[in-house]
Amino acid sequence: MSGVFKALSDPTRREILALLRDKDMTAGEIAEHFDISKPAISKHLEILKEAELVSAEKKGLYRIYSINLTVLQEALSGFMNYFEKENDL
Amino acid sequence: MSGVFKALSDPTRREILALLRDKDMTAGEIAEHFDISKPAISKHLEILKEAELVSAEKKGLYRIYSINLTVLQEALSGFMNYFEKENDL
DNA sequence: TAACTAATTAGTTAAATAGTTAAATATAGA
DNA sequence: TCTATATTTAACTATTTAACTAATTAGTTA
Repeated sequence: MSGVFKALSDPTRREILALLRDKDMTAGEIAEHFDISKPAISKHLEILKEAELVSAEKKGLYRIYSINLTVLQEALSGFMNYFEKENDL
Repeated sequence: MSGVFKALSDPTRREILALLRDKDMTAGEIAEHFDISKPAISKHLEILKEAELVSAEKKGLYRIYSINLTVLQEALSGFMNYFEKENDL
């Protein structure tokens, strides 16, 4: 949970998730969308992976990244539910 | 939006929000729930205020903090909606 | 006004973060 | 096997963050 919010706190990482929403992409394809170095993107991807917001599949020379929509949605909706007015009052 | 996720990325700040979910509190009351200094709490409150997740009302010697549930819910549900499978596909 | 209290601001420090370049790893293909 | 390519890891740097203590601000009350 903490990992999810930490991961989402960076705009580059949120943008990576937005890219992956549309289609799975290799690390290189993702990096092309940004002005920062590939190693920097690689690190962002690792943080997203640790938060389980994305998964990576090795395919030959490439790593194909995909978003874990379920994890994202359940983490955020779980947190939000706690703040619904109806809860435990 | 960026401010909201930044604000939510710190566990102390999320816990402050959880406290304020139950009732409005003064800065001092909030601080009592934590093992860190009052100035540290004050700074966390400022960050939450900048993100508009809480508001403060001056009441005599005290500042009474309250959570802005609407801002929290709309920020998170707005973000989540973007990732709903049904969207723009 | 003086003394007291609640909270914030200022200044410092240590740790974490996000970026860089260079080197290492792993796979593909000639 | 050699070379090229995709990606990650390592080492380093600059910036930001979260904490602390001390000082300040603002309001209350004797």
